[in-house]
Amino acid sequence: MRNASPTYRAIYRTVKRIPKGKVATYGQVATLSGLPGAARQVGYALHALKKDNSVPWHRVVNVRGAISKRSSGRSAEVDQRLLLEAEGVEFNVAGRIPLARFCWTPSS
DNA sequence: CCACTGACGAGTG
DNA sequence: GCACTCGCCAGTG
Repeated sequence: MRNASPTYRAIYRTVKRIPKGKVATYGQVATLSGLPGAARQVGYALHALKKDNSVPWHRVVNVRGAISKRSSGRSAEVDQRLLLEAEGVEFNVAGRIPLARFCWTPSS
């Protein structure tokens, strides 16, 4: 972030609000950031973070509850899963997260 | 300015 | 469940 456009900063703010032990989908983050339908930009924004630790990017998964594959480096995918499991998020046999239980639902 | 790309989602068949 | 299409919009050449 740092010098990112307002759109990106809005996305990062939303991601930072995701509580530990929960996950949110790209579409959710987009909507909560005031960008309904711009789920793709969320993914692109997170990709731009690269190795930024100030944002819990690992709590963002796609609507299927699975970890999206990136273009560069497969290690990030493994990292994400380990980080989530360390927070108490479970993965089923299909390697996906039961969103019914772990999807973050903003109370506000 | 134009074309293409990309951690995606929802709708349709 | 799978394949396809369209919408989103910042970044790059």
